[in-house]
Amino acid sequence: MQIYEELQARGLLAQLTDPAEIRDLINNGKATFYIGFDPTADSLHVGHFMALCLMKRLQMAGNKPIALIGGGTAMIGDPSGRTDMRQMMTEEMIDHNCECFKKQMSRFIDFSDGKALMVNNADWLRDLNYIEVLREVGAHFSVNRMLTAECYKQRMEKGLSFLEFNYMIMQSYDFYSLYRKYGCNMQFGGDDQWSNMLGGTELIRRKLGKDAYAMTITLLLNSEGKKMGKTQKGAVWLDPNKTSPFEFYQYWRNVGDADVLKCLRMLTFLPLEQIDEMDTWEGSKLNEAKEILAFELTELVHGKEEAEKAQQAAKALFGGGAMGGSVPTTEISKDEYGDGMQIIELLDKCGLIPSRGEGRRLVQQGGVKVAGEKVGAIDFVVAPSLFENDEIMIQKGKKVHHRVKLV
RNA sequence: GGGCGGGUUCCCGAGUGGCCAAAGGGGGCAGACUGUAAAUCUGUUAGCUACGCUUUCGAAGGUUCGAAUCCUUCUCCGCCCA
Repeated sequence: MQIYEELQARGLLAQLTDPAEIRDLINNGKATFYIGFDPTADSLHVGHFMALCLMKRLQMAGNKPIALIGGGTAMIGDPSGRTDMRQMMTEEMIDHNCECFKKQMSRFIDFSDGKALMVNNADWLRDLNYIEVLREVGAHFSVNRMLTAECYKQRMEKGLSFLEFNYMIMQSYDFYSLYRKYGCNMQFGGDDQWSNMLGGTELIRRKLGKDAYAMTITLLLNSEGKKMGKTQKGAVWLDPNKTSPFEFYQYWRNVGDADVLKCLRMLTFLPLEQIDEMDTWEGSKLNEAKEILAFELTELVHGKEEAEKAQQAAKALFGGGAMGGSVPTTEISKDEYGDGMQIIELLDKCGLIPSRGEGRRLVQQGGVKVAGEKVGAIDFVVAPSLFENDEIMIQKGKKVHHRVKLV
């Protein structure tokens, strides 16, 4: 099975400008393609991960990827898929984020010997001359047409600033620049990027009379139509300091039944035959598929060792309540701990509750366990004698486990 | 620049002088049920040193015994006109 067919079978392909031509290019390793990443945070998240996987897949098939970091476009802010304006970011923040992105990406994609490129569009966008851009680029865009683009339509009700309106033009200019500099003939991106990407292919056609192609990847949505990789706390990050391997593992271990197979197909590198086999599993057997999913992804992102630790920890905690390996841990000095600590105080120290009121409620509703025992009263004191080898497990609700260690 | 409408808690959205820490819905959290799933039901959802206290209805002033509610100025957003 060739790469195009595989991508199709995995359900990754959404929209393509010219399916036959794209198929020919990527199956024969003739594509030089780029994917853009806007540095809106200091770590990549699951959404980016999909794009990185796609890059890797295509790279393995002999195509040349260009990872474009949007240090320039981030100054504008992409209005696609948003109903409100993004917060403006300072140049310093953006530059910092670019650095973080670079580091993380290098772990996934092989940039050695020119097998892949990493570029930052700040290098050509930030110094653009306004009049020049208007004449050279702006002249090729029809405002009437732009306004009919889906990403702007949504914003016509809530309001769209001129700043954001220009995002499409900047992204188009990126494609055009990369085409000229590196012969980049294809752009990939999330499905919400479709109109921005078309802008680029058109600009290339108008200015150079050449063909370039665009292809979008299906957005990873759960069965409720929401973007996956988001939790209440925010995104699921790839940076282990922002989302620990254990939490990362748990996120995937907990996906809904309806989403497991989709995730396996779209995110993992497991052979399709194996995934098809899992597709026949039903009921509680699906739990095994979730375990596989969680392990595979944790391994891809954090390495085998971390994945194993996370899996062990999960099995121990949910299996019998024994101590796990990589469970989030808070260390407290023995001096500070003294003769014991009130449960609320302890929950607070571990960062398990946003406020003490919340902690009270939690205890009152029976949602807190210490060393496997339900805490019945809010003035419960966790005495040092309850610790085993200076460690104790706290459980908040059914799924949040936390270890306290006396040092 | 002119006219009109608007900014309420995590989000949407009620509330037009005291009965308001503010209806209702969504979301979140917890409990029951389960398979670490979904659905359903229940409780809960500003903070605190907690039968009380403090902060909150775009911002700052003012009127009043008392303001999310009234007045003034400012600010931001939408619509219409230019």
